[in-house]
Amino acid sequence: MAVRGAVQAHTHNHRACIEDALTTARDLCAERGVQLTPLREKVLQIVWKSHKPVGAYDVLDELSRSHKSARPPTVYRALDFLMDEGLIHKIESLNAYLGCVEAGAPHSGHFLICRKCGATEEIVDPKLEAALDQAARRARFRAERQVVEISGLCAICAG
Amino acid sequence: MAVRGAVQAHTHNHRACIEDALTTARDLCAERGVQLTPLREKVLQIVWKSHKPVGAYDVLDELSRSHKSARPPTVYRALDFLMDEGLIHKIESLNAYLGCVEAGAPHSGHFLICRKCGATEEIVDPKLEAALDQAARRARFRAERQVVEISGLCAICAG
DNA sequence: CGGCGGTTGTTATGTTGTATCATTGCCGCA
DNA sequence: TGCGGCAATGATACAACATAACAACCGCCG
Repeated sequence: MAVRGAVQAHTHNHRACIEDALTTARDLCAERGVQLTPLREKVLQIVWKSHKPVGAYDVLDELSRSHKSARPPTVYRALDFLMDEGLIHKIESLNAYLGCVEAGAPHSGHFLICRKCGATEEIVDPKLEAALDQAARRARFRAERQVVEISGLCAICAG
Repeated sequence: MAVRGAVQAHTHNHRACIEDALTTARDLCAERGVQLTPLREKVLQIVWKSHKPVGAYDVLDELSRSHKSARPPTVYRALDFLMDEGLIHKIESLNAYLGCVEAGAPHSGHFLICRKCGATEEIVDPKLEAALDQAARRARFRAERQVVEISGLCAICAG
């Protein structure tokens, strides 16, 4: 299952969901020869605690429980590492971070963000990818990164 | 001409470009019965000084020359007004603001942002709109706002 | 040992954005 | 003419998000 989001977030076994993410992360980092240290893993776990984007200072608050010396740079360095490895995404319109459901496949994420419940779904849509690529190509623009964040109401909150 | 962007920004008559934007803004505000005060107009003019997104504190610096009492809330209130009226957009990935080339037609902007020269083009692409709408509809998501920001190299900077 | 690279600790500061209350200016209206 | 209300602006303080810069630690390898 590639996509987990608003609907599933209300019903699925989230403990297993986090475990999957951590296992995938450990495997990927091992393959790549980069260090998923306990600190970084803890930050990844915190980001994955829900399917809602979480702010860096919320991560810091949570991290501080187990890690008294944590400071803003501690968190931002871990977040930067996790983004470099494609394990999390930054949601620009919220200044917040979200676990990536497609870790391992380098990509810009595309998101549906519910403004009411906060649940955020990462969508993978080849037609959308194609439309974005084509829009850039038409302007002879060499695209490197896409920020696509659609806000509104999720299926549940819209009733 | 609806779209002005990276390529045009290097060659066009920008003075006329700003004048167009200000005239359009004055007309729209008059129609709507809202006040484009001198302060708000000045902020709009500052945002339009280039086709690059400009930060709120850069606006503040510039505004301060003519308006010594300007403070952050002064600027943010003007920017909020201009966004409410659809005269500027916020570029979320840069925390910066850009004049809207389609003022009057309510819309979320879609942008191509050159990471080298900073020139940012607002694109209007029905196919992209459709792909975004369809992606949301497929998830039964009620979209209200779209943030679409493609970063990379513009035609000129890519050579 | 000794130096190197990568990670984390530590302090301070920079950047972006809001909350809150006071003041001003205009307009309708008694 | 004075008063009350509303929109805009002034002014102070602070909250939220992010980074700079340097020190300390640690495993590894020559």
